[in-house]
Amino acid sequence: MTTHDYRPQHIQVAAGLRERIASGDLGPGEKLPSEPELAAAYGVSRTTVRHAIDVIRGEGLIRTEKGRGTFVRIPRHPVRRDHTTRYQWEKDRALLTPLERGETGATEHDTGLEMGDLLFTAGYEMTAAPGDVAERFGIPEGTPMLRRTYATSVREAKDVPLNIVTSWLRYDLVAANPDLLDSGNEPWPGGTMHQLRTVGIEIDKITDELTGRPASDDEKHLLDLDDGESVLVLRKTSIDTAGDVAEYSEVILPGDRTVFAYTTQLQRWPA
Amino acid sequence: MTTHDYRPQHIQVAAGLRERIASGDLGPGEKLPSEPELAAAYGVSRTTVRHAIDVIRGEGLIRTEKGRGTFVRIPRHPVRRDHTTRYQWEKDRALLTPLERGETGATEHDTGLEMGDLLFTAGYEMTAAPGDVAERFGIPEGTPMLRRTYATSVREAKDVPLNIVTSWLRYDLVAANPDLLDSGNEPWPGGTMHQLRTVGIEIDKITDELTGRPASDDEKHLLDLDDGESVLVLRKTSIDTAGDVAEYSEVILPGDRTVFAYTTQLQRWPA
DNA sequence: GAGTGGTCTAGACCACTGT
DNA sequence: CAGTGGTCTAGACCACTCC
Repeated sequence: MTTHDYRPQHIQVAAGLRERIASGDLGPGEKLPSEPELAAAYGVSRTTVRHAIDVIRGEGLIRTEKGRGTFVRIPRHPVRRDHTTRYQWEKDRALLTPLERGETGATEHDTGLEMGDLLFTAGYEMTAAPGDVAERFGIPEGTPMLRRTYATSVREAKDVPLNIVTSWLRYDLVAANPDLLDSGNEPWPGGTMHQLRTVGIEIDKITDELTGRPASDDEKHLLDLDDGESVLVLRKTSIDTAGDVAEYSEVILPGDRTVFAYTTQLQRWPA
Repeated sequence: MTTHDYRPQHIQVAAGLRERIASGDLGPGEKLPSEPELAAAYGVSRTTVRHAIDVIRGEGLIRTEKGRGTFVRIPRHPVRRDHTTRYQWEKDRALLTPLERGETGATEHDTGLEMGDLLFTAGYEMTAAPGDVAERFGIPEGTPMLRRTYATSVREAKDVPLNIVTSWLRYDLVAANPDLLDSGNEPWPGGTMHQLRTVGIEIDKITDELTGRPASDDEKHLLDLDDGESVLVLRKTSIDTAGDVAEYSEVILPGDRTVFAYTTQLQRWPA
């Protein structure tokens, strides 16, 4: 006589499928049996099978494609962003001549991809600072700001860390250089630090704040995320040499394709 | 004549509910109409309403409680972990006498909570290094390791960042101090850096690697996460003054209650 | 055209919560 | 006890993919 399994049937089916995937019985990229087949095999209704599939899809183990089937997801190898060295690299680069900078951009610094593989979309806008942004800058709500939004997308190389960026700058600062308001100049050649230099601003330190949450519908679409994936949210605050906030930006990145790295150097104990 | 909405009905219902929440019509903590009521109101079946509810629960907007109802989720205010200063603080603390350290622990450093509010569970184990861990230490697979696992849990204060930690140390190093193998000593008083000091190890630098992914079933249970929430995964590698990896640990934290902060100090441009 | 996953219905029973 | 969300069924039609 067997002991009964009192868990709901769709949980049991999910556990069964999870086990088959973990054991390698169903390898990466492999197709699962169809829903009617699974229903027959487990002796449950198709609805129950679909609930089971919902569960393990929520864990990021499988991917469903309408009209084709359900497949074991192939893990994407994450791209490492070492921000301990990246920001200094960006700052050093801002001093070079356009010729010296050559074709090397920050995205290549992370990914090793060519500019041609990527598709940038960007937009400029003058708006009033909303509450949370104003708070970070330490300025009154409604202060005129330049808001830049840009996204990196690509349909081919699937391991690329697509991203969505919203960057805020004080309008009165950038207005000193008309070039910065020319939306024909996107993305800013030489990077933001280079462009800020043209209006006499030098970045002294940068604070990254990182958190995670489930992807919204829009983000799933833009970042090519499956159901039940997470995004990392990077809030980056750049402080200039006068101690003021020069730029604030929010970057949305796919959780499964991004690893942030930070190294902390500690002081030695006295001998 | 109205234009038709060709989206699936459960998506339309989800959009309707999302809008009511965003507009404040349904405020935080408030109870949604019951499923049969919603079905009647939108003119769809209860199944369709449940699919709609699944969608917005996956976005972290609502929470369902069996027998009670469906409620708008109250946002938890995240706890900030500033690792730029935290690690130096831990290292400085390792030099103090037990008296000087007093009752202040690292968790309080983050949360401001009393030790009494929290429940620690811990375990020691001697195991062989698996492949990925061996690689980080630069040692052969199968090398004897001390693996410590500990979890922080709490049922009351819901804003506490619960966590699950797996820490790896080379067995031959900690074996020099029998105290470190006494599982009665949990958690290690004075912190890991203090205990490593007793075997002559000083940490020189620490690298954090951060990524995000959806929570597994176990993690949902242990970290008190709702359906469709993400976790942050922190992989922390501590390098000693000889340049060797002294400790490697993996920390799982709830994405919605945790913000990591890192500040990068940049070098000044030449005048 | 056959097979797939996506959507949807109408109904049923259950365990849990509150009164 | 009545009301709630959780589970489950049997069946239907659809849009999509592939041959």
